Amino acid sequence: MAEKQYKIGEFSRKVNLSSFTLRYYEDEGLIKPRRNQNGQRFYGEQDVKWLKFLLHLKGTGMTMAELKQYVAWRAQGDATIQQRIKLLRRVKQDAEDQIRELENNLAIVNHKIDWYSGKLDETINADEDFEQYLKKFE
Amino acid sequence: MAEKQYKIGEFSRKVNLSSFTLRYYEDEGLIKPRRNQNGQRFYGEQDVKWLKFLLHLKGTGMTMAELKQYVAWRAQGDATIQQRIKLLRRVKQDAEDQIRELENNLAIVNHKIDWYSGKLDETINADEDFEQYLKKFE
DNA sequence: CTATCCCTTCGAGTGCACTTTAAGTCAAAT
DNA sequence: ATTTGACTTAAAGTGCACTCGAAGGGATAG
Repeated sequence: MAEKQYKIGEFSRKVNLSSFTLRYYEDEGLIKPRRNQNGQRFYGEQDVKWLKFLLHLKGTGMTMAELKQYVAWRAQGDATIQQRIKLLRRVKQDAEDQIRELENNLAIVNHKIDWYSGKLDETINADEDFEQYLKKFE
Repeated sequence: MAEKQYKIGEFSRKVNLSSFTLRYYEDEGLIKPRRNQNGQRFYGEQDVKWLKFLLHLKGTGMTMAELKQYVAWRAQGDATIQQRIKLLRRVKQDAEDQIRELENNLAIVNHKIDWYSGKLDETINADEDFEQYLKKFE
């Protein structure tokens, strides 16, 4: 039993990207679906996995240019593994920084919500401003 | 002793935004510096705090439109606190989702780095693909 | 005095990652 | 048979958040 093949429409629903975007990614060299005798694209399970991996990379903030670089290195074989590791380490660092910053920003938002809540139920003095309130947590 | 006042150039260095951006934010209604008798903008410590708070909100992913809405509500006084809380809760939720997604993506990147490293030092079988490798962590 | 900064309006330009259109042909599903 | 979906190329459009430029004039620091 051969593996499931998807045409672009079905595949686009599966990976939650428009057909436009899939063709765009293909133009950019990120994916290479097979074609049938009529030139229609067919995607298999490998393409699903590969695309999902790309989307994970993308989701860390990697740009198109970096993804293309990564793909180019991959196509060159094992000789470029060091470069790929180096790029991924940068991506890792970057993602960690983003997480830290988000957590930082989130903490402020949480304090602000608490402060507003306190104002509403009057457990916070009407005169105490957010700055003063924040000092309690330093 | 009066508090320190900044002209736009000094302020822009302090908050790490260009003068262009500061004027743009002002046009959008996000900040309202005082002016001296010649029309030059002066920013004080309050402006530093307010802008930093805005940047925290911004850093969670809030758009300009949302920031403007928030500022508009703030200008309307305490009657809009409920709306502001509601917006901030959405922002909070959003930031939490972003963090989770980043962590998720990061985990994949980390596995990939480990897998490449394993390939390089030959602790991973040359034939074992990333998919198989990942299964070990399920 | 002179270099540097700041002011205004406002429209145009930038960068990124899509997103859509056009025009015409061909394939596949019901 | 008919609707729906797929194919091509090349170019233009979108949305967001800036970012910059022109033109002309006033302010301030060294």
